[in-house]
Amino acid sequence: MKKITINDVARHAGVSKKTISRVLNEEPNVSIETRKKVEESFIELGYRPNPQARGLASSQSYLIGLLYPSQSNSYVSNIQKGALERCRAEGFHLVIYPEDHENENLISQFESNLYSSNLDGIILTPPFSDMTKLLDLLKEREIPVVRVGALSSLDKIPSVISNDAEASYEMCRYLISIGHHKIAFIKGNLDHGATEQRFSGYNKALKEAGIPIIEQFIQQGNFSFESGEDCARRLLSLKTPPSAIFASNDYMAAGIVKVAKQKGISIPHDLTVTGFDNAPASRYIWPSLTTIKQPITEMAIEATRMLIRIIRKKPLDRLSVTIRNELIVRESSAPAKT
Amino acid sequence: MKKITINDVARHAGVSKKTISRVLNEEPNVSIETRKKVEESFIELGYRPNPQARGLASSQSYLIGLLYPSQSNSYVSNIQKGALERCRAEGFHLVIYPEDHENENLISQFESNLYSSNLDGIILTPPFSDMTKLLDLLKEREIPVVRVGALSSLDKIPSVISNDAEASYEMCRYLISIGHHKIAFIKGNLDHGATEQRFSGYNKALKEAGIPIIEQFIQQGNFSFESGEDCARRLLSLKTPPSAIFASNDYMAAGIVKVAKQKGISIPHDLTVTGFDNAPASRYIWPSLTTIKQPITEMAIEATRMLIRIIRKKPLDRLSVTIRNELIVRESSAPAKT
DNA sequence: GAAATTTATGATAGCGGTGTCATATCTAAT
DNA sequence: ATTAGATATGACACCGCTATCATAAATTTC
Repeated sequence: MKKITINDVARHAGVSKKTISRVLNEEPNVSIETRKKVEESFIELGYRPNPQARGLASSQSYLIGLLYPSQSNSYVSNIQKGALERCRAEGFHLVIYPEDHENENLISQFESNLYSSNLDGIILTPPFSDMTKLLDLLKEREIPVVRVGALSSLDKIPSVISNDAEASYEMCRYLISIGHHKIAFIKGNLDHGATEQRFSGYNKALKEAGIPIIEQFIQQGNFSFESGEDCARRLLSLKTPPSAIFASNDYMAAGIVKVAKQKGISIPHDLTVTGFDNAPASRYIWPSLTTIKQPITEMAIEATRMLIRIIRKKPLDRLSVTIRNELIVRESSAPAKT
Repeated sequence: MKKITINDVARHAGVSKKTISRVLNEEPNVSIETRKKVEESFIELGYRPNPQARGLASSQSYLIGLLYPSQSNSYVSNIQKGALERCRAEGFHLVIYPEDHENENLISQFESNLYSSNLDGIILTPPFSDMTKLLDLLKEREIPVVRVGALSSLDKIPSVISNDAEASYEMCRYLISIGHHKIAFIKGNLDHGATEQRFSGYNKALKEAGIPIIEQFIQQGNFSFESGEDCARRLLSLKTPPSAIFASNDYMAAGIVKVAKQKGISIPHDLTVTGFDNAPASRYIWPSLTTIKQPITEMAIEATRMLIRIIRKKPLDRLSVTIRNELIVRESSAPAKT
């Protein structure tokens, strides 16, 4: 099975290389009959254009990079799923770059990676979405970028976000609606954009309901299972413990569930625990967690769609797209005891 | 910042393009002084070779594909981690292909993907590692392949495996050693290679210990949380229920834990439950699971190392490499009640 | 119906490297 | 000293495609 090149097709269809190229790239100014003839030749010969050659001639690579934190989790796999779906549909390939976001040399290392791959565009996930140095680098290189889950909205850089503050607000409204007013909140890392937003929804909901915010009910975690355990120990040993604990991610919530059970506290009978993210573990623990499902895959699809439009130099409808979260009520929440 | 090409470097160093190319590719027959001079020019000019051009001229792409099942989990992210580590170190890029393994058109779809990307090589993960049609396709195309976690050992196709049967054996030995002899086993999907191996370890250990194998103690699951629940319900309603249940993955084990707790059965006091895989969820549930840690990342590193050797046409030390699993004892197992 | 556009097509020169082969220089062997 | 072989380097074609520009044919305009 020898390779079929554009010359073979040209000969077969009785036209010039350039016309083949025009059909390939959907350029205008090809008559309908010619186009048809060429497309038939494609099929008949089983022709596949060589991406290397196209890339060289057009200075494109048909490669899109995905930058994400290396201690990856279900968030990442959903992002990948969405990004790939679009890439595939549009004839691009996805190259993944898990990077340690605390790495001092990130920028320079990533820069050398950029060089060696000629990416057509890059998708940034948190916390990279908010790293200004990185954004500057990409701007300088004129590499198209789309940011996912970014905190700040930067001029001219397109982004896709979810409404975390609102979802957090909604979760608290739900808790209040089933009778809770002693609601604790566990924050995540402060350097993660979502932390602030999720907390703001909590604040808003409580204020609105006229519930005073008790300082001891606000605990600082770091998104890890262990930090959830620590916070739970502190919260559950208060003289007046909360009747509901809202952790800003599911892993911390799982830690709370564990500590509560160890203390013989029944969930949700004695204590309601809720999380955020709808991580796989939220289904696997018992009781399963009431949580917020982020439309991660959908966000990635949208981000990739936007990126490819930019690469193709087509206009974007909007510079920032928001995709809505969804409250999922499972077994870990119940009305407050009266 | 304009692009520096090989011609610029050639002029700067006062040698021909070809000599630059030689230095770039570490070819022999370049004098030490020349090499030094050229390397200095690289740095001074900030030269980066264009991968597209290299690819076109040498019919390489510096791209490695990773094929894995699309309902991805922690297994996949560990595989990615390992594969990437090696790719990066060797100047390759990783392109990911999550595919539905039950898709009828997998082969033809994947084939068209192959065409459009010119991969230098491919890493196959289960259950793709054992799909003969796929292997045939890749063989026909003469694309280097390494299989991870393959069941059958095929001639000439290199593979990296873990000793699942042994690990399963070891787990059972551990259970027996702490006094269990009513040990149930939950199988996974039959089409997944590991299923059989994990079961064989169970068989061997019990036989060796002179424990009769009770048919009802062998349950058929499908690696899902829900199937674990189902199997648990059946097992725990037997007249003489098992004192230990060994599920062949952690998700099923989590399902068992849930059902047991719902029935008021205390783990590990009344029932020991163990899993396989060391999935993240195995740490997040309570009690945390005794399980088998697979050296997944290490397997991927080794697989990628082998693949790159093949691509570079360097000889392989061994055609099949085995990396050992490890038993991790956590909270879900305890001595049998006497 | 002539001039001005628009549309369709091809010839040719790269894109930035590598492969092949020729040539020049150096070392080892006779 | 002479020759054979190894080592170092360069000239140039070529990888498979796209960009530019020229040209021919079809259409519109006045």
